[in-house]
Formats: sequence, C-alpha cells, structure tokens
Amino acid sequence: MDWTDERVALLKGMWTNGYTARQIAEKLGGVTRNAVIGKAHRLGLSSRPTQVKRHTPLPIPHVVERHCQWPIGHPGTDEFHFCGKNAVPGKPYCESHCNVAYRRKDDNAA
DNA sequence: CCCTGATTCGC
DNA sequence: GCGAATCAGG
Repeated sequence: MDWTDERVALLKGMWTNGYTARQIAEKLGGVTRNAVIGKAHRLGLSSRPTQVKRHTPLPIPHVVERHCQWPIGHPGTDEFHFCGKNAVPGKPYCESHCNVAYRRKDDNAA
C-alpha cells in the first residue's frame, strides 16, 4: 500500500480530528492501525490522548449551514474556535476545509 | 481482560 | 520509509 498524498491527507485529517488509528486504518483500508500510527508518527504527528473525548465536536453535516464548522485549536481553551468562513451550501465546511474533510482520490484537479 | 496510542525492530 | 511486533497507559 503506497502512501499517496490523498491517503496521507485523509490520515492526517482524521488523526487531527480525533479519530482513532483503527478508524483511520479501517477507513483507508488495506492498512492496520499499526501502519496508520507508524505513518502518523513518521509524518511528525504521534502524541494523541487515547480515544480523545468527544469534546471535539466532529462537525455533523447540518442542513442549510452557512458557516464553516471546522474546529480550530483545543476546546475549552481561548484558542478554540470554528473556522467560521462562508461554507459551501449543503456542506458544513468552507471549500478548503471541505476539501480536507472529504478529499477524494479522484478529486485531483490538475 | 479490553481498548488506545507510542516506541522499537526487522524488512 | 513501511509495517508488524512489542511496550506502556487507560
């Protein structure tokens, strides 16, 4: 399994958003949680509080959302805030964060 | 015991 | 650099 940009992006995206290595591994498919953790570690990530509490409000796709719900920083801290940029109609994120969250392998627009 | 992530070892 | 194995913590 070659770690392509989109796979790494998905890995980092899910990892950063509090997904467990198993969820990410299962999502990517063909990789074990060890591979995900190992890759994440190599990427410069690693430190992850076990089974991060659901205080990271993994943004739920809402109907008619107009502002990007992408969580920035840590909840409970002064740094925690949402992106708040104008999201695309029907999607919880702005175009850039939507791209990070829903990035597809065939989304490559040269 | 189960789960998690982190680190280390071998390929 | 990749993945599995192993270790450590919850």
